[in-house]
Amino acid sequence: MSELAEKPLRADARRNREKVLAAARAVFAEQGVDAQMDDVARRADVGVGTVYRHFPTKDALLTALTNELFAVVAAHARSLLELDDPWEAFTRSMWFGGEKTAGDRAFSEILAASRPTPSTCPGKEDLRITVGEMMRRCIKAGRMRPDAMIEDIPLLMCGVGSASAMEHPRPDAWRRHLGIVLDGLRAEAASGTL
Amino acid sequence: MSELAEKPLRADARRNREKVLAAARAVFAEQGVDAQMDDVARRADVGVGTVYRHFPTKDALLTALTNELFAVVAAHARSLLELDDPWEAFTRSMWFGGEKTAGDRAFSEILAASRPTPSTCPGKEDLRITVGEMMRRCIKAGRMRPDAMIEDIPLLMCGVGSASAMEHPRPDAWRRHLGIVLDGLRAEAASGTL
Amino acid sequence: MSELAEKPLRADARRNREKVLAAARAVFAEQGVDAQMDDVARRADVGVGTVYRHFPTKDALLTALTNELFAVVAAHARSLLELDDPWEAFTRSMWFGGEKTAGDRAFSEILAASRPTPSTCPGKEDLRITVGEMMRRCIKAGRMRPDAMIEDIPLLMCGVGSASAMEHPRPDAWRRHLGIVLDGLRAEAASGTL
Amino acid sequence: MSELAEKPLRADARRNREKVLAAARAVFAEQGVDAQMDDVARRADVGVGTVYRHFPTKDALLTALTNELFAVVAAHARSLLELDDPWEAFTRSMWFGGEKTAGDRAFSEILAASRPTPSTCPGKEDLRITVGEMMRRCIKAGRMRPDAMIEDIPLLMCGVGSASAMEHPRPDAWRRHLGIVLDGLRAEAASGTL
DNA sequence: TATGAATGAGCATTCATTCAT
DNA sequence: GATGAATGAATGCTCATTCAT
Repeated sequence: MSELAEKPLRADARRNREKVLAAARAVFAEQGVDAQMDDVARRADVGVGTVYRHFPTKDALLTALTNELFAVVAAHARSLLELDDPWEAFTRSMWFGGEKTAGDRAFSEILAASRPTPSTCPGKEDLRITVGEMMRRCIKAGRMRPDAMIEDIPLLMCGVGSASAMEHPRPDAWRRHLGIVLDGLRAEAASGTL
Repeated sequence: MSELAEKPLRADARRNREKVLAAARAVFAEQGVDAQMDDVARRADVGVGTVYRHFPTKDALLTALTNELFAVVAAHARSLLELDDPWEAFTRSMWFGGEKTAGDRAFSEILAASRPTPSTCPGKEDLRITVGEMMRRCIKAGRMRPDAMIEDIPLLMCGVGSASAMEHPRPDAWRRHLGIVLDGLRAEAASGTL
Repeated sequence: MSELAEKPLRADARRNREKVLAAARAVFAEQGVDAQMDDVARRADVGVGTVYRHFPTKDALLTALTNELFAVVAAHARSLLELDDPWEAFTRSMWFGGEKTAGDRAFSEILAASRPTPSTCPGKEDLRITVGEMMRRCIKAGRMRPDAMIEDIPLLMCGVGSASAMEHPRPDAWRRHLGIVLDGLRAEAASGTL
Repeated sequence: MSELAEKPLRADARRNREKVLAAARAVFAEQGVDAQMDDVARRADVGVGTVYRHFPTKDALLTALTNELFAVVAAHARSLLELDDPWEAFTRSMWFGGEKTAGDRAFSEILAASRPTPSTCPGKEDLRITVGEMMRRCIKAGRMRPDAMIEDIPLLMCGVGSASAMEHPRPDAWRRHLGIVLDGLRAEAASGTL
């Protein structure tokens, strides 16, 4: 509930942490997970050592970034849970997620590869629960195909992530993709059982 | 039918080439494009030099693998072009493609990243043309939403590629994904214009 | 006098840079241009990474070494330009150059191979100009054969470079070589036109 | 006197040996000692295996080439030993050697590096003896500076070898070089003792 | 505490040499 | 004997991480 053992962190340290995070966000979004730590440091205008002071490994930094993104999307979704129309809540959550995901190369790569999926990601778990609830309501309301599962969502989002890396005549390729996918999830769309 | 100018290649060389390709297929499918050439060699039970004799660079090997996969899928699709039912042809092509794609990490990564897409890949171009034609027929026949584009397909397949890398309660997660996507492409599914 | 835009470089970094340069000088002088970067690092008692931090490629390191040598010789020659006796100036420049060149395998190899001669070497150009001027003065003063050209000098120095690599009863073989060559350049020596 | 234990070698084998030698001569002359055995084989239009059948190692092939060149020059020199004018004999030997050396990158590199000089090279020894005798006669006749030594000759020839690799306004740079050097060896040229 | 220089395991690629066909 | 495919040690270079200043 409160920042338990989280040491306060001096003002300048916190500022540096933010600079690093912002830089990392930009660099990894542009270049993908293979971007170098040195590039992050350069972008943040700090030494690599500072990056490592705040994030012990490249992986930790990437995880922080991922967590953050999930948390933002999860928070947004949670706020939509109050809407009366479950389908509206679900789709708006998805569109918001798409907006955040599109064009973030690193996030897309991580999303597409989430191998052992260290569920140590609170935001992801939160999002999973929230969107899962939305889907349940949608299905109950007959707005979503009953065989849809929360686990299908990450797969559906993969295309969104890759969209910006691809050649596509339309600049907002990901919106087309998400549109098709959402239509495929409607109750009326089901042509059979998955 | 006959490989025109392609020098015959000694029997043992061809065998080794196949061993290398098979090993590469397995290794890259499992570990993604970051797998090492040494691993490919080890898996093929040959020296690295042999791998390099057949494929001048890692990139060339990956390209060969990719081309091959596209070629197989394209050939299959082309044979389905004769079906009377265009939707049947289209969906069967997609299912076949999914079958070949699912679980191939490297292919998925390449698919998802196809940055400048060097159209130097004949199979890909072929597939693009063939499936494009199928889509045109589907739309004409009122079976597919008229706003669908061939460029949407790669995005839709991204999820298929990543499926096996993900945690999913169902082992055939990619089939669920493809099912949803195909339903979203039906003419009846369109809830608006993309 | 002051290195204009050259960032100051931390004290330890400069020290290491010098260690690397010194080690490289020694290693390449001994083993020629085929010496390994690892050997340079080992000799400098640093990691390879450090060598690469200061010199992005092996070629850059070799170039730095070569530039440096040319610069030293050029500077020396330039200071001799003030001498009244042009032949004295010329020969002393040559002897100094020989002193620096003799026994440096890598330098000799580079000297002997200077294929496309990227004149991107300021010291070399400087030396060329300075010695060229000396030769002009020598010829004008009737001390050097009038058909001598500055372009002949590198050829004449090739033997100096290789001398130490050769078996020769006299340890200072290169001095004998240079002595003969300089005598051949005297005005009185010309037995005909080149 | 006769080819002692040298097995006769089948006609086609001998022909192949010659093809290999000719190809090696061309390839190494052009590209230097770093040329690849595969290139030699390709140029000779045989498999690498054939190259290795005739010459067990790259080094052996290079040695054969070098021996051959030395032998040719030595034979020519020996024939000139009969001339009455020793200086004429000496200089003509040198010019002939220059002619053979100029433009042969590999030979030049070997000449310039002859590190441990495996005197296992009969032609070289022969040349050494022959030219040494010529020099002795020249000195006795007062035509050559008395402090010249046979060991000085290889050094003097280094420049000839490198000449063609260099940028020089005159295409026959090596002739200029040799001219200067020979003038430096004349008795009259000696400005002091080496 | 911040900095950025140093580290070195890791990896793609080359090429002399061997050996099965 | 000839062939050229196979071998694998060797080598230049990268980049996540550590640590002296």
